[in-house]
Amino acid sequence: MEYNFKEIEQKWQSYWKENQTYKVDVDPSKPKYYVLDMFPYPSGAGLHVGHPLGYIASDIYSRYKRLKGFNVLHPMGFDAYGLPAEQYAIQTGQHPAITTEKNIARYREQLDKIGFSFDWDREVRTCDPQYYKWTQWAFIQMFNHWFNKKTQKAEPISQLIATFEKEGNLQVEAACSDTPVFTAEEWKSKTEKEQQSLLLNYRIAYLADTMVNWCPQLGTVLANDEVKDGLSVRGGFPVVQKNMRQWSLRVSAYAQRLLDGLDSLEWSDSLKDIQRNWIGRSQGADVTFEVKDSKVQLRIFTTRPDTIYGVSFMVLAPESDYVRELTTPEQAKAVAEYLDYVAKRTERERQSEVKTVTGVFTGSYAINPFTQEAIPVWISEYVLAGYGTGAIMAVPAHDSRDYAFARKFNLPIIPVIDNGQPIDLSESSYDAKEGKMINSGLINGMEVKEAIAFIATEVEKRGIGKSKINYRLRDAIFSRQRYWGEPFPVYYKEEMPYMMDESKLPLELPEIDKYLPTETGEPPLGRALNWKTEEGYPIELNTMPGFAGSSAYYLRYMDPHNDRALVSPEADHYWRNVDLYLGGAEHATGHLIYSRFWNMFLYDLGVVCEPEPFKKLINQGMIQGRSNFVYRIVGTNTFVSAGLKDRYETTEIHVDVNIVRNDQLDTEAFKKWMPDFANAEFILEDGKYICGWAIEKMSKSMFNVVNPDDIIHEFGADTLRLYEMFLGPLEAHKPWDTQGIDGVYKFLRKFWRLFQQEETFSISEEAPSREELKILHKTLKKIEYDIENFSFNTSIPAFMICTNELTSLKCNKRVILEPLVIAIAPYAPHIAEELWHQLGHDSSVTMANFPQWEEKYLSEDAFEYPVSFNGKVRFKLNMPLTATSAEIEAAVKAAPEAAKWLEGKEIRKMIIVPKKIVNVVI
RNA sequence: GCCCAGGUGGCGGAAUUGGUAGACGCGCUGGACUCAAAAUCCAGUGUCCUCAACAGACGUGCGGGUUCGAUUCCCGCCCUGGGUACCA
Repeated sequence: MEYNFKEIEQKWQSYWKENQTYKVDVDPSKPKYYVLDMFPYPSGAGLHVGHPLGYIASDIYSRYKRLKGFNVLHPMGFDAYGLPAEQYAIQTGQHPAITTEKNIARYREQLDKIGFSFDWDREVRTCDPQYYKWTQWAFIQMFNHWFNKKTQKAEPISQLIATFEKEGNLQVEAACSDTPVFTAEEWKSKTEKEQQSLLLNYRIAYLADTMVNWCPQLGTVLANDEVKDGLSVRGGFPVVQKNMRQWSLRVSAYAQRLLDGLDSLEWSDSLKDIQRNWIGRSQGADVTFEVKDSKVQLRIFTTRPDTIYGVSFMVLAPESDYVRELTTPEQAKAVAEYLDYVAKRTERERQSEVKTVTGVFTGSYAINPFTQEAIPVWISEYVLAGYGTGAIMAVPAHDSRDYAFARKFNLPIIPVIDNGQPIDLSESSYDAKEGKMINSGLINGMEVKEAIAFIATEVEKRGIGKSKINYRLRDAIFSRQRYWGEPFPVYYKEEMPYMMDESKLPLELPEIDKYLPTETGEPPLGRALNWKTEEGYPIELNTMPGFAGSSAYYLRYMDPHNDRALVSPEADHYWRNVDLYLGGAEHATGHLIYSRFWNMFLYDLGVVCEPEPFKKLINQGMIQGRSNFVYRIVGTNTFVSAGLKDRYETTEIHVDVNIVRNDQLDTEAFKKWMPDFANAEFILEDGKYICGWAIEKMSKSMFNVVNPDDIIHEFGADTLRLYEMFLGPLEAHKPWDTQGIDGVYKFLRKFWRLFQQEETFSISEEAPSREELKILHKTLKKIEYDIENFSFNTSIPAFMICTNELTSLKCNKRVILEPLVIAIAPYAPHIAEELWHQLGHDSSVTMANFPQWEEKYLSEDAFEYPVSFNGKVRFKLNMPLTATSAEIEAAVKAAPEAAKWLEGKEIRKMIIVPKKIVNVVI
């Protein structure tokens, strides 16, 4: 019987479905293991061959863990809210829910064909009201909590109010927006509206006027991670800064915990680094400068207090409040002109023209607290309003940006560090934190590091500043002016936001007639009829961003049908957190930060029992496309083969990779491919048309998309699974090239044939030979090692070698083959299931135990093992590694076992390799 | 600029972490089977020494170093990919 993958795969996929083979439940008798894939956004294009790479790897690991006796949670769902469905709705009027539903069905169909062991009973969809109920619920909790810096955790806002009523806010150390100090009496005398307004400064989910990334083309604001190089990540539209009243999440409060938590995680170093940089902790000091002839105190942040004697000017961010306070009447006009210039520049221009130095003098002078010198205060866009205090002390000798500014505006450059030889400041500043202080009064002669510490304490002693840690991480802007997202469970009374009662959740997304903003510029929800509470209060018109629904989905999988809690304590305490998480590295500064934040918040509330959501994380690489090209001679419909193209003037044209095989074009198929090419002519080489090729992103426009359905149709799902793993290391980016798939397919047929004799299934009950046992155990050891280390790519050669060796031994013994069927089951579950049943088992191979390899079958006795290979003979010999060749030669010759191998032969060369093995070339 | 990862045959990639570099697969060449093709099987395939065998030399981006021994460790460069970017 030939290996009929179609029949086998269909048969077992429906068997698994009918028997609910992969359904899991809490089972305290077994250890748990939670394997999670980043759930996909179901796009209209369907899956290409690159998408399932991570799913296949996680499926292999899940199946392996199951065979090792773990109770494995391996769920899948859909990140269903997103812009493409909404854009499509705007164009066609079709409700995004319909598009989304259709795309999910298509994804599901494609996924099912690959034979994954997902427990689909636990599927979640972020747009399902029963799911987003808990997204809204979490938001309400964030609104009702504040972050206490003393305890470093979230605490109920009701306790904060009690404190305000008792003693005001002087003693409160909160992660909060700028808030004036007030007493208990002052608090009590405030109106409800005033109190609510103040509380917003403390809440973890808060409404505030903030500078946001506004994307006019998308008609919405975006979070920092959704903007790259001044353009929106989705769509690539320009983004401008705009002050708007928006919801934000106080992610920055958790900056230190997000940073510290990384140490406990098994993530790649590069991913941890990305997060560390994004959080951007920097230790320094706030220092206050008096201003000459003014009551204003200019507070700045610096990480280099040691250079305070080198300050020759101060710089304010254009958006800083100090600008208004410090601009003198004489300079008012110049400053106004400059602010106008800055306002007109887009974020992109500001970023791309970093080298252009601009600025204006305010007219004011600050007093250096250490030298009492008056130093001019300038304004420049190189200082950012959102970081530190929005103002800096400039030390041009030791900061390259200050240096450029000083050069441009002819400001003094005072060196205060000497690194042994005189430093050269004619071309650039000296930024290194190394050397001895000079020109620096109190700290002359100190090492830089000493000086930093000294000035920091000195500043505190004098009461003009204090040590401070700044983080680059900003709060996450949480409003989107969009329709297709979770509605906020928020209504407004006297312009102040209030949360809906939890019993009213979910607040379902209303129907609207058009998916565009209203005529008055309100978000699409402004079109919803009766969008108000029973009492008649208006409901929030913004919706939540994409990361809202993906922040806690891993928790929902633990207990997906619970309508009383996000996750029950029982389910949470059993499944705890994700043991292995697989997904792309592009989520490093988005989802993976938000999710950790969200989880930490719920941890503070006692809702979840683990502070970190994802213990181990692997970033699978991207599968790139391999594009093919044809070369059209300019002005003709004649195409010249790649090898001859240099003789003509040609245009390179992408050609569909599906009509090219081994870079050879199917010219007939090409003529049919597009009407333009119907009467194409070809200049061939050696009778063939050879295409050019390049590695590019897999995309429709480059005609290099390979669909997994086509591969499965031709070779089967098991071959696809094996080949995707065989392609290269999981974490590497690698091009897809269908050419090589034959080798893997051949292997599966060979493996199948081990169980076949004269066209029928045939297995022998004979006892195995030592050699066969060795082949088996060698393979098992390798497979186990590979899976544990996620090097699935090297397992496949091990299976191939094993199969070849057993084939040449004509081995069809049960004791050898049965363990191999189990070992291959994680990789190729369909063929394994079929063979497992043919071997006489009634239950699924999933229920089997992974066979344990044993060292005793692998050991080689000394001298039992002269195997000849590549003209060499290998001996095992007790010799120190440092032995000379003469000593080894003598030892080899002296050993009686060696005699029969060396008889009459001359020893040409000997190489000692480890494990006391000597290679002898004869 | 700064941080991280990587550079191995015609191609994808191995090398169990300092021990026979190039496993395995693709491609290519030759052969067997076949009327033929497909499929299958066998052999060869890093480079150079004008062909082959024997032998040899050179070979893991480049230049040094440590070591009996380096793709692996150290120092200095070059290139590719990713992250980040006036973050004071």
